[in-house]
Amino acid sequence: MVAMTMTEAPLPQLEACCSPVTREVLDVGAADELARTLKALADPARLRLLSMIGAHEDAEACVCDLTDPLGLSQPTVSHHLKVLTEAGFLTRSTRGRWAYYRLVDGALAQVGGLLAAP
Amino acid sequence: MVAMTMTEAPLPQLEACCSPVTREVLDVGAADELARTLKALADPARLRLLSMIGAHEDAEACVCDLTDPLGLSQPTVSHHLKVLTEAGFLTRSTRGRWAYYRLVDGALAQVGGLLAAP
DNA sequence: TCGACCCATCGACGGATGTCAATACGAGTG
DNA sequence: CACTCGTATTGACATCCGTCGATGGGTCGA
Repeated sequence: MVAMTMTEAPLPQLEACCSPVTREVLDVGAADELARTLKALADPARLRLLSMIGAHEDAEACVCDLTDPLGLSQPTVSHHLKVLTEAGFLTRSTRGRWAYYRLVDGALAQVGGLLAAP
Repeated sequence: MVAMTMTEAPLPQLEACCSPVTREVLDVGAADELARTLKALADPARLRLLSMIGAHEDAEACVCDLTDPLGLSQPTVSHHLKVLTEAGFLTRSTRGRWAYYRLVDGALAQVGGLLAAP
């Protein structure tokens, strides 16, 4: 880990494919990684989860805050949060009986930057 | 709609959700539209197709140019091109026996901008 | 007109995915 | 220690999705 504290890529899997989609032909590996990341975003429930967490107090929320507004069962919400966490968009931390999820700074922006090529 | 000829949104379905994901909570309709658009991108074959078309001569390519480099059957390539076209990322035009696909200017950038919120 | 070529559609198949009820797990609380 | 509470995991189910072979529909050249 380097001493670059500020602007490190939050999604290290995508480091290999830092050239935007339309700059040069994506090789199979880069396309697969980017597709895997986009698949994590390509679900309305998960998009709303990211949005709700970002709009929450301190950009942090526990599962119980999200289940009712989302209108899905608690296991389903836990499943979606796990997918987003494994994709690098959320971090999970437990305090007491609660599990708090927080947005990873810059993760969404990194993916957006890969699509919005100059 | 104003007389802004240059920078019109290429994906009109996403106009309703022009506020980035993390600005305020996405309503169900906006989340569904954005998820549908992202689903079209969340496939390695389709990402490579976009990349290959963008890197091609005149940013335009026919199916026969894409089938072999992609390593998929012709019907599968046609299917992916249709998905991308219906999502607003490609346009299709036929000349003679060939069907030419072209990138829609700014479509990828618009989606990227929705994710990379300021 | 006939055949060759390019492409789209159809039908089918296997695998991935979103969802829930039931259950298990761990941390506070009495 | 039981008991409750918040969460994760499991198992099952229906549905969607990517892929291919076969087929159909235009278009050009011989």
